[in-house]
Amino acid sequence: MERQAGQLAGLVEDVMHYFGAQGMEEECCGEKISSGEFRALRAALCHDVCTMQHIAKSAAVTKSGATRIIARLEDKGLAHREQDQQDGRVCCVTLTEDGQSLLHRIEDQLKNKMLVILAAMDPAMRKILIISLKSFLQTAQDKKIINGYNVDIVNK
Amino acid sequence: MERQAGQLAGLVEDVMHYFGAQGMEEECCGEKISSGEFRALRAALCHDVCTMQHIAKSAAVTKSGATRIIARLEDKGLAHREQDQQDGRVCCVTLTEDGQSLLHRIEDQLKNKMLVILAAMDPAMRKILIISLKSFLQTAQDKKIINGYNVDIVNK
DNA sequence: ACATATAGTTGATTATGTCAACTATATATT
DNA sequence: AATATATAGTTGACATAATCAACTATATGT
Repeated sequence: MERQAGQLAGLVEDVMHYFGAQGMEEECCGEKISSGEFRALRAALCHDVCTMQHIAKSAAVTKSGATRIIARLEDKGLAHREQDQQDGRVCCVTLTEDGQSLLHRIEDQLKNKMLVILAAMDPAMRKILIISLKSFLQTAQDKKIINGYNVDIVNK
Repeated sequence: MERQAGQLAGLVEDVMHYFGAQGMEEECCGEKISSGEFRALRAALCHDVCTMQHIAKSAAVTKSGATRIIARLEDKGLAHREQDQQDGRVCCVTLTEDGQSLLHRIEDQLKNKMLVILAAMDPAMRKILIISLKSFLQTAQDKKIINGYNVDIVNK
């Protein structure tokens, strides 16, 4: 299993390499948003009620970083911020129409990229790829929670 | 397959989320190098003869960005730059002892993280995860070359 | 020998994030 | 009810890392 871990680490690095630094960024760039902004958009769409804390965690920035990101998205007309009804301290982030359609456009690009790759793969391989990746991510998520990784993000 | 592509796109985004934005960066930080510098280190180790162009492409920055990155790595004593023998214009980047051991330390951290996750997975699932991921990346790489994606990076 | 292409560097600037101090709201304690 | 404390988010000053455009230096085609 030691060897498997080494292999997997390399594979994950490669995934980040192909679809992270080079892939994603280039896809996004046509749309003129940064990767932090992209992650924030994604977070705002995923979470039903999306606070600044959620943004900060999803984009892996401090809460002040989250403030800047959302401020930029608001300037670009992609997101919107309003005070929570229940708790006046928290601030709910929602996407505008433009924000939603932009996010979908970017995600479609990634999806199309996947489609090209999947089409060149064996059908059985496609199936186990998705099953095993799902299982992997599920386990990773569980482990993170178990390890108490999901601490609140504060200023250091 | 359309649906599979959508699922896969989401899964890949999640991988980048867990091991990219939040995971990797935090691992690196203890070692005080940026993610661009990390990618440059990796590129320098992978490529047998690593030019600034390779660095730029691997780190997804412009060539001037690559210059800055390598300058920083040289200052930190992690990399070394010298003129190519065959072509005086090109500049070969190599890692110092320190650079190599740092890169290995970081990669070990990722490996250990994988070990924790793998340990919690079913052995059969572990196996197909690695097999299918390998196949996926291999196909992705082939497709990129076919699509002529590996263009030279210039200043826009 | 001269024009053009390619590899890399540099000065000025921009983009994105951090830190620490702050405001505002909520919750607990007496 | 008054006060202390915790929590959510914002802001000013600053750091870092990247870009762009202009540059130097070497190589290649005619």
